[in-house]
Amino acid sequence: MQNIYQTKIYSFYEKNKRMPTYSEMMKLFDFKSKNAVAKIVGKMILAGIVAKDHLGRLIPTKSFGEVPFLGFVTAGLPATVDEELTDTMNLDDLLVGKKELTYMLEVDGDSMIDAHIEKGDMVIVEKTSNAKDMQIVIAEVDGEFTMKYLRKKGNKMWLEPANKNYKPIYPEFSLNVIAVLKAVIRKY
Amino acid sequence: MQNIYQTKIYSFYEKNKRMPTYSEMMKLFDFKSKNAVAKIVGKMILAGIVAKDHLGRLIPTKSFGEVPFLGFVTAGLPATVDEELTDTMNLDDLLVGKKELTYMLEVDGDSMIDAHIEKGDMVIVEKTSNAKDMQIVIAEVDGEFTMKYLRKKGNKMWLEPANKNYKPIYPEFSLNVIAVLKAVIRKY
DNA sequence: TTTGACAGTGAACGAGCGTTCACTTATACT
DNA sequence: AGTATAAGTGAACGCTCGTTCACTGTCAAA
Repeated sequence: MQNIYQTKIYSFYEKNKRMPTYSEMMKLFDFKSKNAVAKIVGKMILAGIVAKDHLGRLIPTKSFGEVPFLGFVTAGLPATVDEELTDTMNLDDLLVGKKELTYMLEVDGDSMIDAHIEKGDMVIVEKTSNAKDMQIVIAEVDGEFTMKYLRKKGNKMWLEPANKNYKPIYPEFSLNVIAVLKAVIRKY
Repeated sequence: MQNIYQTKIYSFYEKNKRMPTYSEMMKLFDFKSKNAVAKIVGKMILAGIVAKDHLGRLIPTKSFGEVPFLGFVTAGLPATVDEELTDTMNLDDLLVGKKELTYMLEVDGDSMIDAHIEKGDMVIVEKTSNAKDMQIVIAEVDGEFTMKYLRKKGNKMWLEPANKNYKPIYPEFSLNVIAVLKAVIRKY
């Protein structure tokens, strides 16, 4: 199985953030001729494991650096995942829209618990001052930052927590939307 | 500002999964000499925006392709993020431990709602047959797949939902742990 | 107006790239 | 044993790489 080659190339890419050259693969695979590498690479290209540039340089295919997506949890995990048939998802593409406006924050407090956002969760937010009614936003109210539901009615704007123990926040002086919530991440 | 060059290089990297060559940057930046590029790249290296290989090839620095991490939500977002001072997090590194054992599934049903895992959430799981008491697992009970809390007492094993409307599941014939939950992702 | 720094041009260079060809060694089938 | 197929070697080739040098134009400070 040439899968070991794929693994080695992948590790190299993870470490160096670029694909190896033929000479580097030669050392990586413990060959003494670049041609041996060329033949193996040729097969990997046919198998769709890697692809090539217009410069002849190796580039990762889509399924590289991604996580297999197996559908719904009730369907379970197949014994062996035949790589051809499964979808894959790139976490960056999945979670990051406009890269330069995207930030990550850690949630502190339980005011959004009824929206199933707990203390310790990571949130991915996108900087913007435009948000719709009922979107979860990071906002600055009278000088303080907080994450809440944004409420709009006419030209009135206020914030609502997702926790019955807290009350809505009506701004005294100012309410500025800083960012909108795009994703929540919880690690176990 | 040379930030526009950085943006163009970054876009190229996103699209091609490798850094551009000097000739490619020449076209990208609309120069007529590679030397013009070389001088700009030299400055970007000094600024720590990019780095170089032993081959002279460009490689992205750590802060490339990552999301700035700004601490807690109560601290808010600074007006301008000075890139030196903020941590960044790579989503892959953050969420994927053992790559070859990691899979993604979509949650269907509300049996884990009290653990704040909703229908439609994505879960990242790691294939293993070992799990501890109270870990959330994907398991196969009597031929069906499900996600629940794993309970262990002595040599007894059963599953518990995080929803009072459902009852614990005691296996009739078999209970096999397939994978353990590593992370939950919710998109908005 | 002179001067110095800076940004960009254009041509040249050696090095390493991916590719190719002829050849040798191993593996497997008859 | 004999033979075809695959796997690996080693040297050569042309091409593009990143680098370097001398040079031109531009702009601002003196």
